[in-house]
Amino acid sequence: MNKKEIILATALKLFVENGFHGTATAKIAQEASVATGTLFNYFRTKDELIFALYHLILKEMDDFILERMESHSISKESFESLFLSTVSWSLANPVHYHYLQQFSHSPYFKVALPTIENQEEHPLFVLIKNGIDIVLIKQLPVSFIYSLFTAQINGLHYYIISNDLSNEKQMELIKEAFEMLWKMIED
Amino acid sequence: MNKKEIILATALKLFVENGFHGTATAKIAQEASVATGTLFNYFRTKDELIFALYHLILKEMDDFILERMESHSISKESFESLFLSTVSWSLANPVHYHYLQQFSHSPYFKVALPTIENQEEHPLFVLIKNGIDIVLIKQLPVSFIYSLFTAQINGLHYYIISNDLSNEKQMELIKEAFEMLWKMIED
DNA sequence: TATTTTTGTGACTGATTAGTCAATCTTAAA
DNA sequence: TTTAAGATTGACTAATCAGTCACAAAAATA
Repeated sequence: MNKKEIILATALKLFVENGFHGTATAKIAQEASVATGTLFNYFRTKDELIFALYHLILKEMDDFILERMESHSISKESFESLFLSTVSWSLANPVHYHYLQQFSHSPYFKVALPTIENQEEHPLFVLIKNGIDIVLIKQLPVSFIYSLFTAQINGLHYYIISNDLSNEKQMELIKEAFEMLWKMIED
Repeated sequence: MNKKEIILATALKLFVENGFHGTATAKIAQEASVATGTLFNYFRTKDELIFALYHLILKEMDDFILERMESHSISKESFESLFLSTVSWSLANPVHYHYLQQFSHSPYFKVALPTIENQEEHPLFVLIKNGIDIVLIKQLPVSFIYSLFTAQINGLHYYIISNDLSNEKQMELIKEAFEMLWKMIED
């Protein structure tokens, strides 16, 4: 890890622990074992660091999901695979996932909106669009189904991290949650 | 509205607009047309104001939902009525609803957890528990169904406020969303 | 090796903040 | 009207913070 990555990782941890404004830049630098000046060499302002971290994590998540999308067919199995990848990532990276939530419920979000890559290019969004076109999915607005799909992942994630279950129980529940979601959105 | 209520209403608006730490107590006092000292007469610290606002809004929402729960039967209609009340409240009070989200994704939340009234006493939680007992609802953990139910409301709320629909379209969608949710959780 | 470029440093500053408190105003009881 | 209790005020303070900058170290180039 180079200094920039160390700063990002430290900032992530502290922002989730203490909030954006509850975390001083000097504190990030100290925990990352660099000078405050170094932090400002890599990020012109604290806000730039906050936004960079958001976009970095979004990209990490999307890359993980894209990597695991073997099939490009439009089928229940594709949806399930995408669902499983996303939940797996969220559970393997709970702090990252929490940061995304924290950011998107903060006032920074509306500022970031214009720079966020078009939702319409997201793999899940495209898959849903195609699913609706071939009448596999209910004939409703794509972004509505998209909202419910991601909401289901949020609900499932929140339940699992709030209750410590065995790995088998966890996997069963994830599969069950997908079947429920599918019953909800299939045509 | 007395001074305390004006302070709370002003704080709500500013916290949602600028975040907790992005809002100075002096700014709240100024916009509420009171002296900074007055704010601290009603709330010992800024944090106390933040927590008080959270609990106040939670209570307002719960009161609204309880008022509109005419039937006490355990039926699909009861679930629908509860679903509709909650969504109606969230759409009628988007800033309040946003504050709840912002708070519960902030570091304040874990501090507040012990003082939050037991989730198990929430009307929705009780209804789900009873629904599972009489095998109207899938035989799964109550708090799991609860998580998915509230997540569905989040997803629906988010979609509606992001897309301005006519009142009829809105109502249609809410009804549709409930039917989908029901298909998902019914036994 | 000598020179230039890049990277890193941390003491410093001007601005901002939460919270205080002695003085003033308002209200209502005596 | 007088008095007392409570409510309100806003100038003030000690602390904290984001961001700067002159300098130094390290790395790359000649």
